[in-house]
Amino acid sequence: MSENVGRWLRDEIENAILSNEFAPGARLDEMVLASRFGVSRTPVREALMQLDAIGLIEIRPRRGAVVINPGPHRIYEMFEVMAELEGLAGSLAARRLDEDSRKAITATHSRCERSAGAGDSDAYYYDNEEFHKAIYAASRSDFLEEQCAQLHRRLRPYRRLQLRVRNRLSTSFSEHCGIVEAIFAGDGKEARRLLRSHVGIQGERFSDLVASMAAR
Amino acid sequence: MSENVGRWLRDEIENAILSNEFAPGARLDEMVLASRFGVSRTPVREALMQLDAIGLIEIRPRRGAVVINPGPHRIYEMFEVMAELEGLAGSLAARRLDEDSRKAITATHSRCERSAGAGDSDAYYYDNEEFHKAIYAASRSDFLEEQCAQLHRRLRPYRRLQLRVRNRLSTSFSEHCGIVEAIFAGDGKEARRLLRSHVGIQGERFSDLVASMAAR
DNA sequence: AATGTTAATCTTGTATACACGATTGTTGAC
DNA sequence: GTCAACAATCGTGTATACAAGATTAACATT
Repeated sequence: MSENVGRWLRDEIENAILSNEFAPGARLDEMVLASRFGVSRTPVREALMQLDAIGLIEIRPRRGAVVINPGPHRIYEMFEVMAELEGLAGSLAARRLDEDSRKAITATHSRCERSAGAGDSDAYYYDNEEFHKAIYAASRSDFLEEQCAQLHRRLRPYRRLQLRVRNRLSTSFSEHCGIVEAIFAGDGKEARRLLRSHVGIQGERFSDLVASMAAR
Repeated sequence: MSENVGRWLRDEIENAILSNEFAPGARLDEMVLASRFGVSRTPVREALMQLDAIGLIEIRPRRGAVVINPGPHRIYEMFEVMAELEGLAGSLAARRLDEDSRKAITATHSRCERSAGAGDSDAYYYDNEEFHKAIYAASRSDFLEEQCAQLHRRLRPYRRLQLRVRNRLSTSFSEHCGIVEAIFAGDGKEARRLLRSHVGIQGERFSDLVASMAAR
């Protein structure tokens, strides 16, 4: 448990939202949450305020908080921005790569290889996250790293859906290979280009997303 | 005044920070703020929580809130990300431009021309903001527009400093001309390239920034 | 039967009270 | 005179109480 209850609650509720326990559109009743976590309404309200500021929920004055329901189009927009930021991270990483970052990327990349080879989509989901985080860190831009991590977190549920699509695992991993190659070669332009197309949802991948969202 | 005191306070305190009334590093005492605005500590705390989530202040548990002091390097990183996002907005605007957006861009562009011609740096500061916002809107990506607006807001104080640099007004405006031309011509690549270099702080502009920061 | 109005209830918004950790100032020892 | 330990004070963290708007349900009217 974190230092103060408010932040702990923020993380707790955020995870519940991202893991779809609190589904989009669901109403978040302050008293229900308070009794569920065994605290008073005060820290619950503080947590909700923060989640509102992040953009995960919406607090309508005097009418309570609801989990935001993005809709396919907005999710597409979010991936579009994510692709851009990751592209920048990749291009900076290629330019600034040092020994530590190189090792970190290599390590997570091999873990992805293993889980992709085993066809273990849950393991790959986790390893993939670490791989991307390693690239953010390699950019050596703290602010960019934070922005990427935050958006990545917010897109987590949809990424998970995407991975369930047939053949996506091996496709994803082979794209990783190219990205690693470009970064290690110091080719910023190519790293940017590959990451942009790896992260973005172009063409059929958008309809895949819509389909998997509808499937729930 | 907004619907509830908490949000009103958030905006109020945010403005006070962005206008440098609460300088970086300043301590934000809950009781002082409460009595200043004539409310209790509760909505003050809620406002502070939100500002913390946005990244404008830092709340250290049990030790109060302070205004974040970014430092030149981090500001550079923020402009780097801003440049990337604006580049994306520009390239989308070029692809998707419609009549309304075209009009809006033209209108703000002429206002910039007037204030730049008059050498009125305060007026230009405001018109320039509207010009960039018009481009965000023209991107037709709500999420991108929000992200850009938020980061733009956060970088406001530094942008203002930059404009005070000698000749920056006319340089900035002539860059705008190129950007408008590229967007109206539907040349996304060029719009992206020009916006990136317009917004980013490359080379000597970084030392200008550092110098103007030190001057305060 | 449908709709508009009003009263009861429920939930959020704000204030206040209390608890506890952090900070600061004072006193005493070396 | 300097430093350490302890006490007092101050400010934050959480709970509870009270106020007020929103929702809902019942009732009357058309």
